[in-house]
Amino acid sequence: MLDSVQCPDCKRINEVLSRVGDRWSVLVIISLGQYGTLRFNELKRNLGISQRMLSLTLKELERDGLVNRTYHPTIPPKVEYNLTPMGQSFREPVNALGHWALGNLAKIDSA
Amino acid sequence: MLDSVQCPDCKRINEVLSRVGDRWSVLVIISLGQYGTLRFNELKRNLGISQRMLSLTLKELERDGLVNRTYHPTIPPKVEYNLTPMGQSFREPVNALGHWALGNLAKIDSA
DNA sequence: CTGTATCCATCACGATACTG
DNA sequence: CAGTATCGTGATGGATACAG
Repeated sequence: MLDSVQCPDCKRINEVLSRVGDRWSVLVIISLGQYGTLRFNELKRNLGISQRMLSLTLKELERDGLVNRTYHPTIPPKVEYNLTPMGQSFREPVNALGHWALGNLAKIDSA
Repeated sequence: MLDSVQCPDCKRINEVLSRVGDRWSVLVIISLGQYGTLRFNELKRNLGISQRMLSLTLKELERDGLVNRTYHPTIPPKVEYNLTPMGQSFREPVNALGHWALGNLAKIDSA
């Protein structure tokens, strides 16, 4: 039924949101944006996300070209994640949202 | 577990997303932003949303002070929705997202 | 026309256990 | 450490029917 959306702008937003619109994707991107490079368990601790969801989220973000995965075949293994250029560019609109949030969250709560 | 999020910026984004982060809320706001004022069934047709979800979404948006509801007690009844100033201001960051989407959706698909 | 109430299927997600 | 596999459950959301 998402294809039944008429408003053209809505369709576009819609497609993006269905890609990177879920909470965990956004949070992973923000976190990587702030810290640069993080390992699997660092992200896990940082976000309080379950192994399962983090694994799925990272896989999708990597597939979509937003996140870079580097595997070091040491013992124990070490895997590092960071943002691709496209992932970096995504921080812009997200920060815009964050800025709006900062200014309006209080008003929303009082309403 | 959302309170277990460490990264401070993440927490803020998180709160906002939990309010207006679902797909329908965003689409309703975009649609109202573009058309100005719409009636219940106009929104319904526009978005291909179910009655139930539209009703729930609008109620929440109204409660959060993003959308204005005007009831005309005619027969048959007529209810009009439009954005409050805060709702309007929300279009900014959303449009930023839309702009990013426009430029990167193709790249995401190819990746 | 503008909703609300109920039912039901699907699924997102966490918990847990296991592997290289 | 960095995952994958499996299971159980609560939430999500559509379909349908009904109401003011």
